[in-house]
Amino acid sequence: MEGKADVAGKVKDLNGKTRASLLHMAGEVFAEGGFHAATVRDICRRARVNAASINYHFGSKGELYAAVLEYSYAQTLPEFPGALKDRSGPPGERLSLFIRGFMQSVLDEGRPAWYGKLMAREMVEPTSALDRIVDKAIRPRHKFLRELVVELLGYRPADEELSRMAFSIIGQCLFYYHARQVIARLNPSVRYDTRGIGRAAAHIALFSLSALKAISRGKKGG
Amino acid sequence: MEGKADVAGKVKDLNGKTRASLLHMAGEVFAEGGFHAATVRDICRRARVNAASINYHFGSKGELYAAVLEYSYAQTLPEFPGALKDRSGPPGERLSLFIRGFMQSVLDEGRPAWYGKLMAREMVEPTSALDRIVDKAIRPRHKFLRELVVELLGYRPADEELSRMAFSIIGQCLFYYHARQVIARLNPSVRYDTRGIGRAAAHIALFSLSALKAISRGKKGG
Amino acid sequence: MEGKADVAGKVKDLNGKTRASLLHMAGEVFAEGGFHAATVRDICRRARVNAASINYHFGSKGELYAAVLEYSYAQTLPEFPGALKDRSGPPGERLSLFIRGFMQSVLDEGRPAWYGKLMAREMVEPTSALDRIVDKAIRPRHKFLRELVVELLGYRPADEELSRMAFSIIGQCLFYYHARQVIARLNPSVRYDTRGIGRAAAHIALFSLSALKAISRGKKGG
Amino acid sequence: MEGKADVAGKVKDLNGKTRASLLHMAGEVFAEGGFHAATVRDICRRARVNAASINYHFGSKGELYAAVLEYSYAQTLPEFPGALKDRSGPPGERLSLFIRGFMQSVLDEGRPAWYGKLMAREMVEPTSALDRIVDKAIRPRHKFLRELVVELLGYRPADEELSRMAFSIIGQCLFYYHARQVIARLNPSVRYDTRGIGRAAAHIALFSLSALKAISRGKKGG
DNA sequence: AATGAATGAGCCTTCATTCAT
DNA sequence: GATGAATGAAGGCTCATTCAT
Repeated sequence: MEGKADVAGKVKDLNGKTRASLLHMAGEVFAEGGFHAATVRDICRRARVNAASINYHFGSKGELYAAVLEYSYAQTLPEFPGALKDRSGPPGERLSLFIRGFMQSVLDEGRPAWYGKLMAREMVEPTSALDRIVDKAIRPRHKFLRELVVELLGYRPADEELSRMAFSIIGQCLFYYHARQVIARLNPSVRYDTRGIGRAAAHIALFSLSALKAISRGKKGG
Repeated sequence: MEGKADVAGKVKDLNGKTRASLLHMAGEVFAEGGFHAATVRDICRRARVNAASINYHFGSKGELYAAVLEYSYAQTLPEFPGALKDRSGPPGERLSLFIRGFMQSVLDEGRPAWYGKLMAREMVEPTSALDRIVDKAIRPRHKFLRELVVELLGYRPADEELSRMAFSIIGQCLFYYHARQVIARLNPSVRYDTRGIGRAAAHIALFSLSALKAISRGKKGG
Repeated sequence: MEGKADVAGKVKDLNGKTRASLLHMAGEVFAEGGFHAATVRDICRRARVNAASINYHFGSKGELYAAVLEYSYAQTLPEFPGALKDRSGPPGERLSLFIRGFMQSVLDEGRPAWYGKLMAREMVEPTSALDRIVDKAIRPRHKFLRELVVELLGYRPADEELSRMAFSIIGQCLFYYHARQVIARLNPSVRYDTRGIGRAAAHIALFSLSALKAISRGKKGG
Repeated sequence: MEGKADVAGKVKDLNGKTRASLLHMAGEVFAEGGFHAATVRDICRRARVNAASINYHFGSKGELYAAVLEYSYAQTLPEFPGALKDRSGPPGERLSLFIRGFMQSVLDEGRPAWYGKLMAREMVEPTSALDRIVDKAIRPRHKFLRELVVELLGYRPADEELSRMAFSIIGQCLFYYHARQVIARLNPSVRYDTRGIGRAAAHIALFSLSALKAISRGKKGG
């Protein structure tokens, strides 16, 4: 019985091995250098499968990329709103949590660390998948940030101004990812381990909350 | 001897329509799609010269890219510190001016508008030219921003914290360049003409100055 | 023994929806675009079976093709000489009937209409199956035509000349199949429905009978 | 002087060598197996040039094919109407000449023997170049044949019937090309050397002229 | 100083086939 | 009896570079 179950399990693993391996390796490679710089040969070599496997399992390089992104949503979306919908804490703390979580998803060098990186890459070097990424991953976060900003300001600014607030916050975060090579040269003391990410997130939270507070005060006072 | 070398240098730099034309077209093409997406054939076609010209004049695609960057420094560096070294105005105004100037150099769609774009691109998609770019173009601006921040805070924070202040400001600016496709989808009302750039720069200046003022007050008050 | 073999043969031929479905779909696909343009994946997809089925049931794409042809002979041969051996009618009418029948088998767009098309295709784009096709399908028709020509002429010309007479008749017929795309451009009024086929066949019959009659008269008169 | 001229000539030859060699080899290969069966690698190997040459000189396999066809028109068109416009001889003789010329251009195994074969192939296995082929090469010949038929009949039949007369003649000719493998099996005594072509052409001329004469007589007599 | 011609490496994809179950 | 998974060979094409003049 157990033996049979094992065999069945193995079968399923073995059958799905190529596809899964491909999916993960592709995620890594795409996250490293973007869609265009990645080559199917490299992905297949690293996954130790035949170069034609991508075509068999996904149809084309582009569809593999789409599959990687879909997989990425499936991994991150369920957790995202759950942790953040909670409106129990004070809004400042929730913003800090969001910033920290976002930076970790983008910067964490852990193993399957490409969930956030793909999104960040797609911003800078968009492919035909951008529309879907915006709808599935970016817009929800943007909306979330906007609502938080309204709470923090104590009033709702004009639509465009409100968006710009969110851009200011997210722009600070992404800079640590996009410009990491430059940062390493400008200030080598900046680290990207968990503690380093924490310190960067703390700074951005402080900077942004200070700005929002001051703007709110100025608006109300003025 | 020295004179001759100078002459030769000048000759090499200025003479030869082919070389100059190549340099400008390459700048445009590199700024449009980055180093990897650019093809020597496309550059040569647009410059109306033979496809072998790049290798003849510059040795390789990579060396052409380096030459484009060097040319860009030669054009922008002389003006940059001159306009900004001026300490006559109040620091807040000087920060606004810097932000506006920086965003214009990165976002302006005018014809020879690739000086800033190349720098912005290199941050995200670094090539072997990055070290030189950092030294010649980025570090000066970074230092300039740091000093401005010190002035605005009224005290000098720890080195790393000070750098992060500069990162927060520049990160907001670059977001409008790097994420322009995403911004266009999230909020189509955001424009990239001169007025639109001005409004974005104004927001970033307000956001940043508010943050610095509030932090300064908190520090002093705490 | 013999009975068993028969049963096995029957089983192999008739049983197994997969095998039969494959055979018919392959016939259609091969008739549409020829052997090389056909892909096993397409055939299997249309037959709604696994892509490996062809190799499982037939060994290879080439053997499938051979099987399709064999099946085609088995369908057409029994009827062919039966209907035409009948020497009751006048030879001119029998030629008209042959031409019409031949053109219908080649041109009719009805569903299982690939019996004649495969033969016509194989003439132009021969595969290794050609020898067998010639022996099983083409030579009998060629012989039939030759005998009819002898009857019509009233004498038996030299072997080569007799063959050429048959070639002249069959060449007119095949032109409507092979050059159908060109015909559509040269004279769009030419149709390929049943009536159109009938008119083409009538013309070919008239043209050929006129030729044979005139030649016969010339020969006898000279 | 002479030496210089020689050098210049050589230069031009050498420069154009790859392109010309490619053009001729491609013509041969395309004529042998058609557009799809031909591979750029094979063409380049036979022309002893690099596999990328086709792309450099012609852009793509398809454009190479188009260039081969254009070259073929340039070779055959000038001679075609010249020899046949001559209305001095009796129409029967002119038809014999046309048939013989057409068959030679299609069947001759001489060196650059693919001019007519490409046209014949395109009829059976059309590509996107068919429209151009029809306009440039086929329609002129079709018209020529129609006019000759009118002369031979002594009256002008209905448009469609007239076209069918031309089809009957040209169909007999093409059969010797398209079905040559089958002919070789049915009647190995049929040869494809100059004499053999002459005998085939003579038979087709006799067959067709006999038919036209008989039809004309029937029409007038009826 | 400059160029047209040619090249080799590498890209993504398609295909008939084989493997393991 | 049948199939999903996987493979190796080959296809057309693009690219930066080099050669010969």
